[in-house]
Amino acid sequence: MSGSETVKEFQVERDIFSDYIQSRGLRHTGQRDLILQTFLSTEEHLTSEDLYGLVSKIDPTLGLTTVYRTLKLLTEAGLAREVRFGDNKTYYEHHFNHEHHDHMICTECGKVIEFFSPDIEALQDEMADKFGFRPTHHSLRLWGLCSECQAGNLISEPAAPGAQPRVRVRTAMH
Amino acid sequence: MSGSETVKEFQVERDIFSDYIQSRGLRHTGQRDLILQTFLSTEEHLTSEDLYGLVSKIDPTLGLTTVYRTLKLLTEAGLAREVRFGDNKTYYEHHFNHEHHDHMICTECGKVIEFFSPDIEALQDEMADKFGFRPTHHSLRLWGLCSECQAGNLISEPAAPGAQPRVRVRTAMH
DNA sequence: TTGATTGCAAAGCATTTGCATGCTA
DNA sequence: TAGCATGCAAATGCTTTGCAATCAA
Repeated sequence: MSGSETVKEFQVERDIFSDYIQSRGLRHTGQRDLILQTFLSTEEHLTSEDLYGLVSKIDPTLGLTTVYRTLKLLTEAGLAREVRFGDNKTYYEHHFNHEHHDHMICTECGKVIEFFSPDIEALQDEMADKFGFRPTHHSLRLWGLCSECQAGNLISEPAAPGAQPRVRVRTAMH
Repeated sequence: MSGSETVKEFQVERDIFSDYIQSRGLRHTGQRDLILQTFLSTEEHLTSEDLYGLVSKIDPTLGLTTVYRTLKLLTEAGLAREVRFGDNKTYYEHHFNHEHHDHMICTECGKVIEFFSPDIEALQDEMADKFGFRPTHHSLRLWGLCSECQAGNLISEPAAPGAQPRVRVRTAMH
């Protein structure tokens, strides 16, 4: 939007990260900046390994360990959220300024559909209330077949787990 | 109930396992029997390691690997269900003749509350429908503080993860 | 200067696999 | 007897940790 060549994108997120770093007495580094930028530049669900693949193209000296540590940091800062889809890997998605949502995971092609239902949320709170339970966060996941895979079900053979790219389907929510 | 000394308990489950074994061309073994019996004799959420600890007391020669393999088998046979509570371990719970339910996990004491809401289930199906998604199974977990830990929150120090026994709270459902 | 950060290698941890031996059908 | 099951050890895959060198404040 601005004509400046300076990277101005994700300024809000960068400020949040900056504040978090200062509040904890930590330090700004080029690696952390690059990892944050790269993380914010994609809308995919990424593992540390995935993100490492991306940042490596820009800075090949950056280590996988640093990505692990920084994604943890981003999560603590409220910028990222950990998600698991059942393949024993930790994925990260944007958290700041992203509405809470749940996931449907296609067990055939690996596609992930994000959805949100205020009614379900309300009922969850209601249930928690019944048990005097005060929820801090939750996770709802549905596994099954997406519409495409239901259609092609008789023809296609099952994909090897992880062989397909994990597609993030953005949807009109609510 | 019967006066016989013979183990007659869990006969239905044993038959199911037996049928499953035969249908797949597998074999009955003392190890599998013992593991099934022991699994059914407790109402806890158990890891393979946990169950290994229990069966070892009866048959110290039985290997951890066999427990892993047998719990997988029981899951395929529909007698067990895998659950995860966020500590990167796979827990198993009874599945046959146990109604589907979801979990609230206390992040302070590790207590697990089982609950079921037909309304939530219905809304989930409704959401899935909207996306042409055909769900096969799902998982809903709420993390937070149970009523006891809310009360004692100011006094008690956080328990070391895994230090507390994982309590299974049975509740009136619906 | 001081202590946080990094990257590498090694360790951890839950789980799986290879393989020789044992046992069920 | 054939081949499934077992148990051990080793391998795996993801993630964390120890540590010496580096770098931000």
